[in-house]
Amino acid sequence: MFLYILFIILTATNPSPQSLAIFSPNSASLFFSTAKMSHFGRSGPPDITDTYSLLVLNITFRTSADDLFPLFDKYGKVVDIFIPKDRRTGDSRGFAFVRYKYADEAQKAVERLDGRVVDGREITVQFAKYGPNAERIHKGRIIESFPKSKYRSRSRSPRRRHRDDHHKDRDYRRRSRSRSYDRYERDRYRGKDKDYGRQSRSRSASPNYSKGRGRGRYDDDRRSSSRSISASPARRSPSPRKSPSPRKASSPRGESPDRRSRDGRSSSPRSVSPRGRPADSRSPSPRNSDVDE
DNA sequence: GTTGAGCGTT
Repeated sequence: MFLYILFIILTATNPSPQSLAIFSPNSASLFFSTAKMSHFGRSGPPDITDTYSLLVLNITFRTSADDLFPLFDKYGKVVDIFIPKDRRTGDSRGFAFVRYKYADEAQKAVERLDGRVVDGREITVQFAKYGPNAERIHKGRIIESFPKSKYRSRSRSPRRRHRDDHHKDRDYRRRSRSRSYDRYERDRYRGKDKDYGRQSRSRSASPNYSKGRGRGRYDDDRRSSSRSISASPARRSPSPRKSPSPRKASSPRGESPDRRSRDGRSSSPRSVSPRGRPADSRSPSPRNSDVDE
């Protein structure tokens, strides 16, 4: 018995490669994991030193790194392939990063694969302009790897400066992101609360709103949420009066669960009645009308 | 099941 325990301890303390291999028949994933290939396992960014990153745009949302690996590997030594995925949905965002070991190979890949049709869509291959930490990189090469503490302040300054410098790009980027997220969220909303989402969407009587949304996603969401919650009951009160049967028989009681569902995911139920007048939310609409108009 | 400007992960 003791011998058995001792054996277990010894085995645990001295794991041999063979045992590892035995325990993990899938050596491919193990190798990739050991090689810190962020393209399969989530080992994070491997060694980004002396690597040339290529940005692959316009790829299909279904194209995975496995599909790109052979294509890019043909033109050089691919160190890593990474496809950013959506935080919530986990779907591809439509672009990938391919890191080569040598610049000439990367250049050749850019020349050869740029404009190539992959999965029925013309991809765009070009050198990455920003590093993993939004740092400026030259020809896809990371100029400064993560420096030490003393160079740290220096690295941060230019990074933020760059981001702020590209205010237009930043806005575009944020807008793009927000649009993507909004798109997904919208789909989600529509998928879950079909009628509700449509109705909420139908209140698009504020075209300027879509314009002014470029400021920020969070603010927009927050405003939208709070506004929806405080506006929904107030708005929907007069709505039925004007149009007695807009949603026909969607589900009279369905609005309760829907609303609660939204509250549960967006804000607390107390937000619904900040003034403490949830039932008689008909009169309190000075802010609402102000917002709408 | 859909969409399409852009720059990244434990």
